Amino acid sequence: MAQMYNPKEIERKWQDRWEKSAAFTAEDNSQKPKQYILDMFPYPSGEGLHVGHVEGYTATDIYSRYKRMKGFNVLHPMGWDAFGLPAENYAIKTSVAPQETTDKSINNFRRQIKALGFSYDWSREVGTHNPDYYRWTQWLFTKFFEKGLVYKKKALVNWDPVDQTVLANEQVLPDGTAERSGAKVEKKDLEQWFFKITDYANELEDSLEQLDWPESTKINQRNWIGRSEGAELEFKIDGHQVSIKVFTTRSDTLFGATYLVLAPEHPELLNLKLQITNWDEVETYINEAKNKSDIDRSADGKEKTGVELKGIMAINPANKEEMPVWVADYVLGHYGTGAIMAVPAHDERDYEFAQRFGLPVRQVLEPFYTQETEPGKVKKDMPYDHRNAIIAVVKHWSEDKYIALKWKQVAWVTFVTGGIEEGQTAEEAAKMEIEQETGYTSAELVEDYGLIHGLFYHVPKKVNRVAHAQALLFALKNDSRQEVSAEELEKHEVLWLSAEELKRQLTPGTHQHTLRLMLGTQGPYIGPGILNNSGTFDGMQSEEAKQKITEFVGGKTKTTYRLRDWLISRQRYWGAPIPIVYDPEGKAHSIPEEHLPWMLPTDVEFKPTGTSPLGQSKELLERTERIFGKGWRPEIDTMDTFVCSSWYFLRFADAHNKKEFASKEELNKWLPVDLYVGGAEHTVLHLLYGRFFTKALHDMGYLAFDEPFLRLRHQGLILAVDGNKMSKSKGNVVNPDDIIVEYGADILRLYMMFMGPLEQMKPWNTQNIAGVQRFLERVWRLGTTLRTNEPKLEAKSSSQEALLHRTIKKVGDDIESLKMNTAVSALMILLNECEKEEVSSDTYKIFLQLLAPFAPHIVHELAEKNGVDLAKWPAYDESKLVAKTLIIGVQVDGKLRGSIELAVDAPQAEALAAARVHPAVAKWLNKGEKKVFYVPGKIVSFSTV
RNA sequence: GCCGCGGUGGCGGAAUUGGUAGACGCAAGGGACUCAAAAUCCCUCGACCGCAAGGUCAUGAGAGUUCGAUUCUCUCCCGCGGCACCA
Repeated sequence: MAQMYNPKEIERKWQDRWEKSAAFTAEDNSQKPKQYILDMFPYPSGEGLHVGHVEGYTATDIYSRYKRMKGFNVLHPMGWDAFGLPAENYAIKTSVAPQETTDKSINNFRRQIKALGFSYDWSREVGTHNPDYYRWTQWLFTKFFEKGLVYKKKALVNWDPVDQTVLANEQVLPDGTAERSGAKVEKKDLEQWFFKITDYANELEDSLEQLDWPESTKINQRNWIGRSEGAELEFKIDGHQVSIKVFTTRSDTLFGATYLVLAPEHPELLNLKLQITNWDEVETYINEAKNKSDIDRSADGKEKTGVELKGIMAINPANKEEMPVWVADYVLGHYGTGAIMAVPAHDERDYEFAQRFGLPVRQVLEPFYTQETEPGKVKKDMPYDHRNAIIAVVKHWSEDKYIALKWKQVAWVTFVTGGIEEGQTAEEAAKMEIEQETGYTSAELVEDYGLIHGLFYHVPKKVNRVAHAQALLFALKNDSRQEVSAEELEKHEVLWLSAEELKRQLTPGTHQHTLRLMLGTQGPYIGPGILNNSGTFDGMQSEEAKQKITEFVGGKTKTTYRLRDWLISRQRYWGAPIPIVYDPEGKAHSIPEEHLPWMLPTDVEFKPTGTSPLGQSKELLERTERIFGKGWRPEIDTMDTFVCSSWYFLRFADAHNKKEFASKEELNKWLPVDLYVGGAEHTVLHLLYGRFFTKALHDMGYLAFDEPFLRLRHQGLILAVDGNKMSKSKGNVVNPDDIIVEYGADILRLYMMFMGPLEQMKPWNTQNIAGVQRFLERVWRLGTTLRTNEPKLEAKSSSQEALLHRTIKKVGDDIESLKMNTAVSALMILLNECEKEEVSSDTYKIFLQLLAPFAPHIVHELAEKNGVDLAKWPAYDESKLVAKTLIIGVQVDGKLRGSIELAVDAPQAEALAAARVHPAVAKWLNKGEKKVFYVPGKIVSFSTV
């Protein structure tokens, strides 16, 4: 009599066994190839494990178990990102020490994770709050300090008034609130410790390319690093020794620079104090700016402000013209040189500012579009991909309809700007003007080029310049016009071609045209173009001009980054103490290795006072004086917890090393991480810092690699049943514990994988659990009754055999690419087939092997009962992947009309013959066949047109 | 505003060197078993027309390329994520 599937019992049994036998310990001495599979370690919050954790951890667990079966030596560790504010805030409320809260949470997390049967190597568990661990965090800090990668400076920093601490730029959201507390971030001028991550800006950008990471994550990092290549140009102040350096990416527009702008923080302002005749006004402005937050300075739709520095003038090095100098807070002090040259004609911000204060606008660029045409073809080397853009709408001359014209259909375009004479139609005016301008009659254009004319009808939005044009002549390359409804007319933009240019380009006998077109918009033109009003540089293209003009004025090319140094000081208690002491003169010294770990003192109150809690510790002060001498003071800030998590993946290689943060040998054996899975919220913070640490340690000679995570994937957010984010306040949180109690770990794991693609955001739906539950129950039933069946040995039909081999291949491939949802569905299909045809025990055994990584408990139990070897992943036979015959569709004119069964390799003649006699097909073929397509194993397609 | 990703049945989602759209599962309807229910098993299940055979439409909307488009190209709409005075 078969027993019922009892997940609770089975799961407890196998979890105990795995625990006792330390079944998943990575092998220290092994000939097998290694595989380091890592989850982002969790912050052990009091709320316990979230289903989002379960999703990611299940995926890596399946991957790890699969890799072990494939013969890899797998390192799959787990640890705790244990420092952080929630435990400290809890301490403030309840006076329970953070240490105690944290350990309790960790125990709960560990219990929950073990209840899911994940195959972690628990012997390598680490917690960042353990002195054994933070001792090495501190040690790394001192090494960075020695290398000059850590420094202290006074800076305007982000201050979180709720959490009472400073924050890194990365921890402030775009709306100016703190990521963690939600408080509005303030500016404070404080002396703080920084990591010099900017030293690595270039490398961090460059090596992104080689990583197998989600493209969006790479782009986020690129944006954050913000590499920008340009030039540094120097502007002399007329009659003084002083000169102002500006950074620009558009030195090609230098001749159009009509004024300079300095940031309010610009140091040169004070040096010019005596020359500036309206200093009072300027000073007031500077002080106002200082008190504004970044958000206020850049508030949406805010009008730009600024004050002219009266009494001084700068000289444009290109044309030696005088230009006024302004101070304005739209220029940022910390980026580039803190000063810009303003080119209002070709920069939106400068344009806006110039309009506001009546400053001159000088246009020095004409936009261009290069189009190389063969008859009917457009090459892909246009600066802008406007080939398919609808550029205008015309009323056709001879037919009464509106036509949308795409750029690729247009050989040239012009507008008639001269107006319409009395008694003249727009059409006639167009013809007249085009004849005057080009020397060709419209009839000749039609004759020579096979073109069609259209009458300009509509003045589209955004186009001011041609708003009063009366008509336009179109020349179409072909006749594939698209009719447009009157409403759609509103939407289109029109490109402008000057009449002279048209004339110049009209060279009969060639199909190469360079068309210079101008967007008929009012604002600045910010794209590349051809220079004018630029002295000897007229006619040159932007790219070339950038370099030439930079040389011409003696500037130098320069690369600038948006990335700023990483502020790591925190005025909080629950973190790793910064291992620095100050001598009586106030000079900072790193704490020598023999005094590490530099213990976090315990004699402190947790009430926030705005200064670091460590400052209250008598013990810390006494310790410092005892070790270093009278008058020495300890640093009382702690480190950002992101420092702790920037190297934990290294520690796992050698988690209990007492002499080093990890031995070189172990590091280079296990690292880099082969697969890293975690939430997308870490796209810049943790992942950038971890890369920075790795590169810095590589350069110091500790690591043989310089990228920590070769392959990265994010798990998608799990939404609540109601489609909202899960949150305690909404009461819609799903607790993994509850699901395990009700269904068991295997069902939860399988359900989470079956929900959908790993990286996608997916809503939780308890109802759907029934599907995987039934599946496992059927697996169980089949497994427990198997012995009572007479196994039918390999009496399988070709199609069933093909299914088995295809499933082996598919499940393996899907695990490799983390498409767990389709792997589960393939397993379901195989099981369905097994049940239908009365399973052979061999097929079922292979099925169990395939299911093992997904639902390890039930499979181990059934494998034990049925004598299945779970140490090996089954192999498939390439030659058996395809059934000998299969059913393919027959189309006539693209519509499916029937299907026929054919041998996979049936020759075309046979396939066509079979298709033609199919009655449903035959009746559509009476018009006669024009063309036939046969793709073996896929389709037969007839065309009658 | 810019960049990136996405939009497929009642629902979660399958399907890409372009080749039978809707795999697998949930829900729903019908049936078998049962005194009854649960569980289990079988059948139906994109929309419309039709007794049926069959046909028409259908992957956010519109167009294009193709014998053939969820897949490639373009325009537009909507959702999500990131960036947003970075010169």
